[in-house]
Order: sequence, then structure tokens, then C-alpha cells
Amino acid sequence: MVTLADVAKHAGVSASTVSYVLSGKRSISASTRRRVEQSVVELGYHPNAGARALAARRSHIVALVVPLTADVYVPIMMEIAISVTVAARQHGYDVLLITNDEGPEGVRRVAVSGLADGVILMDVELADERIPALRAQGTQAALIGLPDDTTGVSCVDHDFAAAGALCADHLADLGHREIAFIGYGSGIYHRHVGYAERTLRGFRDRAEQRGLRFLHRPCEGTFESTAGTLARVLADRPDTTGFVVQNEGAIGPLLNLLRGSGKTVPEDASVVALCPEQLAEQYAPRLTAVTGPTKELGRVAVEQVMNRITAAGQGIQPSDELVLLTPVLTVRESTGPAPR
Amino acid sequence: MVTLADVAKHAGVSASTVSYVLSGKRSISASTRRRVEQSVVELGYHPNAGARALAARRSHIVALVVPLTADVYVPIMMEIAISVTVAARQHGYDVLLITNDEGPEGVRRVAVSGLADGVILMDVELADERIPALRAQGTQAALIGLPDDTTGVSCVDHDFAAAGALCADHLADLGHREIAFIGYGSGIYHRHVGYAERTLRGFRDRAEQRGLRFLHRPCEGTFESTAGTLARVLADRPDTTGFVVQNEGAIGPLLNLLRGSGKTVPEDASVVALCPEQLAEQYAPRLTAVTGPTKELGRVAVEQVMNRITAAGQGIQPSDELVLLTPVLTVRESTGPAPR
DNA sequence: TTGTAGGCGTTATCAT
DNA sequence: ATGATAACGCCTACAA
Repeated sequence: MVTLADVAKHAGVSASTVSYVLSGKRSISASTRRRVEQSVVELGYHPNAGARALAARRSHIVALVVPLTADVYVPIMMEIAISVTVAARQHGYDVLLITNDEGPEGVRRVAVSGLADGVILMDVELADERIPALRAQGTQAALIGLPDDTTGVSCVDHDFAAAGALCADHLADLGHREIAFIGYGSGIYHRHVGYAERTLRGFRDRAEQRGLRFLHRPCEGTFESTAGTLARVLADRPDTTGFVVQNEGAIGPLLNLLRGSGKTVPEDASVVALCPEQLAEQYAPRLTAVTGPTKELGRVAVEQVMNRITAAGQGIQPSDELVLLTPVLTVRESTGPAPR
Repeated sequence: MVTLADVAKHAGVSASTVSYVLSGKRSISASTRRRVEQSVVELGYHPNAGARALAARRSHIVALVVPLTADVYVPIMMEIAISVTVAARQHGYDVLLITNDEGPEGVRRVAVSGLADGVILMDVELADERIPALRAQGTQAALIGLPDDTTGVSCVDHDFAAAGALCADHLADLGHREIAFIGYGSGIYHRHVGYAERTLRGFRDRAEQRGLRFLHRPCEGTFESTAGTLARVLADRPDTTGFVVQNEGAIGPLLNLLRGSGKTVPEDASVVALCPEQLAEQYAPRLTAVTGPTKELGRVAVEQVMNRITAAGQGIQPSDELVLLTPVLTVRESTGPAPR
């Protein structure tokens, strides 16, 4: 193994000079810089990560905590994980993968051992038990998702309220007056995460503003429950022409059921989905959908931990950032002007 | 931060004793062991990862290199990544996520800096350019996939030849005599990976053994190309009653097209797919399919790097293991007795 | 069974 | 602009 000392000897300078050439933390004459860089290449020197971490008290690693549950749509998770990794590299950081089966203990472990300088949490719950652990240790963290209490951490998430509003606007613009919002199972609206509620609120407010009549029905996302939900909607409000779906599992069934009940999409009924683009593209008809910028989620989260790590390293109190990313509505084939 | 020295002082022993209590590398009297463990808990001691890596010349980290391409079915990739992480933890290791946009350089970087003790490569190509890099540095590696030249590395993969044979057997058992094998686009059979060829060979050998008449047709996996492929198959061999599909994209179209041409599955035609279970379950009818044990892939790969790292650490030449995992055929609704 | 001491490769504080 | 040198926290051969 080639060490700093080897390079120093080869270049005829001291070890500290080599270190400074490499870190750029103090000015070096052009000539010695060249000599050192030369030696580095010739000897094939690569700094030792452990030694660096020990001396600099910084590992240049962030931990990414991923859920094991197939609870979320997996390709999206992967996309975020990759965007995090790529973004981290641009800051000279590597990413350590932590699965959530370790629970709050996993987060504690990597932070307290100095293995990671900071942590990024995916799949954050409203009252996430990992957050108190982070606060207690003063661990720098960015959350992808929005918990109840965000003190001591930075957060980034989609702006679900805006997403809901986009749906209402789009259908209103097309002349629809009676809308049904097919949501997740009722459990979701309390447990897990706040995005369901935030979406609904955004939709509701805008719908009222635009004078829409609407109803919200939770739905478990199976074929059967979707059938039940749709039947009830059509019984309660036979003139419903617009559907907003926020439930990956209910999309397919809903399209089939509408077709089965003689309603053609988009001529007789319009459907706008809140889901990833990849999903929206794979139905027939392809779905008009509201989607957030997935990769941004990862990029911003990295930015946030980096800011915190840097601040903390300088003895400054890191600021708790909160970023909500604006979603986009893409018109595809499942929405059209209201009938008549 | 609590250090070894702090614990030693608190327990009234020397630092080395604490170290040995923790590592178990030499016998300790029950009483001091208890005192030390006590102090560890009371003070909340956690060993510093950097210092440990530096002194022990072992980071207790393995790098997992994942492809960025949506080339592979993403949920499977994720499943492997997670099983790798879980398995690694059981060996006291953590997993560093490396994306393939760094190319061979990424692998070099983590190994040469001592950041990782070993490497696991996913999505291995036949003539993978990362492998020479690994060999050159003497990096311990396990590959998920089977390259041309496996010297200096360990490998684990599905036994695709066995998978192909399972398909042939199943259809032969059901009395089918004319089979069509719908494969990937012709490019795949040369480029990328060998599994397509291995599957085909396994199928072919067994099919001949069982006296089946069969043909193999590459297929791009779009609706159009599947339509073309099927039309050609039925023109060439109108009596074809069995289909083997190894092409995720062609499955949906194939089912639709068979239906469209008046062939009911499984009464008129049987379809067996080579694909992940999750996919097989989501079609109507649910597909009889051959699937390998995904999580095992990760677990075995971890086992293999661990073996290599341990051996190398003891100055022993690590042995190049090769494990092929036996796939399983699950009968679902898409296969039945041959007609007549 | 336990302690001592040197070293692992970098960083960063003092000097010069 | 450059050099010595003392940490950084842990491991482990060598002693006792």
C-alpha cells in the first residue's frame, strides 16, 4: 500500500505538504504542487479511508435508510436511492445502505460509531420513532417525507396539497362538475404518513374554490373493494364524470369497471391519477397523472444533509430546512371534456 | 465521544483488556468481563469505525455495485440489494451502494482506498470490464451472474439451463408436442449476458431428449414485435400448443394475442414463463412460471465475499466458488393438458 | 489472565 | 510557502 509518507519521500517534501496539496487547504507553490501530483500518479497513491476518517473525524459517508416493505412502489424507491447515491458522489460522499429491519437502532449505530456523517431517511412516518433517536444524538439528518415534528432535521417531500389542487383544476377546466376522489384505505389517513391527508386537503380546497361537487371515498385497492367503492359512488352521485385516484392498486380495477359499466374513458368519464409516470404510462388508456420529480427528492435530501454536516463541522447550528417539490400534471389519454 | 480508554478507566483495566473483551480474541476472567461490559453500557461506548478500520486494516464494509439501467426488472434488483444488506449485517458488515455510472473506476476506488473489504457486482456481463480491474488489484469479489472468465472471483447465479429444462419437461408431461420458445431480442443472445443462451440450451437439450418439436424465435418485447413473432410461429407450425416465454415485455402481448386469435389459455395453448413470481402472479390467467430464489442470490454472494475476505485476511489464497441456484417451476393457471 | 507500547495513515496545529 | 509533530481511537505483538 502506498501511503502519504511514500509520496512525500518520492516528491522530496514533507507529509503535511502532500496532504495540503491534496486537500487544497493551503496555498502551495506551483512547482511543488506539480512534483507532488506527479508522485501521486507515479506511485498510484490513494488515500486510506479509515485513516482519513479517524484524523478528520469525518467519514464522508451518509447512511440511506430504506424500508423493506413492498409498501411503497419499489421502482420509485430504487430511483430515489440511485439519485441519492449519484448526488452524494458529487459531494465526495459515499452511501451506506441501511435496511429498516434494524429499526431506530440502525440509525443510532452508524451515527454513533462515526461510520456515517449523516443520515437520509426514506418512508418517514408521521410520528417516526427514529427521529427522536436522531435528535438525541445530534445526528445530522434529512428526511424524505414530512413527519409531525420536524425540529432538528431537514425535510423534503412532494407538495401533495399542490398535487391535489392540480387535479381539481384540471377537471374543472375540462368542465367536469361532479368529481369522485378514490383514495387509499381509511387506515392510511390516520397511520403511516400525512401525504394522503395533505393531498385530500389540497384537492378539497381547490375543488370548493372552483365550485365542484365532490366526494371522497377510501378504497382498499383490491378489485373487490374498488368495485364496491365505484358502485357506491355511482349510486350516490350518478352524474359523476370525473375521477381522481390516489391508490396504485385501484387504478387497474377502476378502468376495467368503468369499461364494464359502459362508461368509455375519456368520453364518458375522465380519470386523473396521482401516481408515478411509469405507472401512468402502462395502462390503456394512458393516464393523465400528477407526478412529482422523484430524482429531485434524492438530490435535495443530499443537499440538505450536506448543508447540515458542513454547518455542524464549523460549529454552527444547522438550520432545519423544509422543501416541498412542485408536482406536474401531464395530460395523457384518460381525461377529456365533460360529456354534454 | 466515549473511547476505549474511557471505558478502560471506568472499569479499572487497561485499554487492551477492553479491546479483547469486545473482540473475544483472548480469554478474559468472568469478573473483569462483567465489569467491562458494565462500563460499556453505562458509558454508552461505541467503537469508532474509522479507528477500527485503520488499526485492523478492515473496514467491515462491502460495496454493492448496482446498475442504473432499468435494464433489469427493478423490484428484483431491490430484493437482491436488500437481501445482501441483511445477510451482510449478520456478518457484522455494512453495505456501500455504488452505482454503475462510475464504471470500473468506482470499484477500483472503494477497494484501493480500503473503504470496502470486498465487492459484490450485480448485472454482470459476459466480458465485464470491471472484472480485470478487480483481478489487477486483488480485490475480493462475488459476482451475481456468470461472466466468461471467472478466475479470481466467486460467482452465483440462477441455473438457467435447469430452468429451460424444467419448461420442456413440464410441457412434455402435459402431452404437448409442438413448442415455441419466445426469447429476448436477438441482440441479447450475443451481448450482455449469457443467461439467455444458457436457458435456451437447457431447454433445447431437454426438449430433444423428450422428443419435442420446437422452434426458438427472438422477440423484441414490444406489442408489435410479439404480434409478428406469434404470427410467424403459427404460420410455420400451426399445431403449436405450448409456449415458453423468456421476455418480460412479451408476456402481456402474447396473452392478448392468443386470446385475440381465438386460442384460450390453457385449453388451447399452454404458456410457461421464465420470470419473477411477482410478475407471474399479475397476469390473467396467472402464469405457470419458472423462478429462481432471488434472496438466495444475495445471501450466497455475501457468503462468498466473506469467505474470500476471511481467507485473504489469513494469508490464504481464496478459492473461486461457483454456485448455481436451482430454479422452481410453479404451476398456475396458464398451462394444462395438450388439446385432443 | 492482564498490561505496555508501538503502529495504522491522515489531519491540523504550531513553528519557521 | 513548507516542515515537524502531536493527536485521532483502536488493535495486537510482546511482556509480565
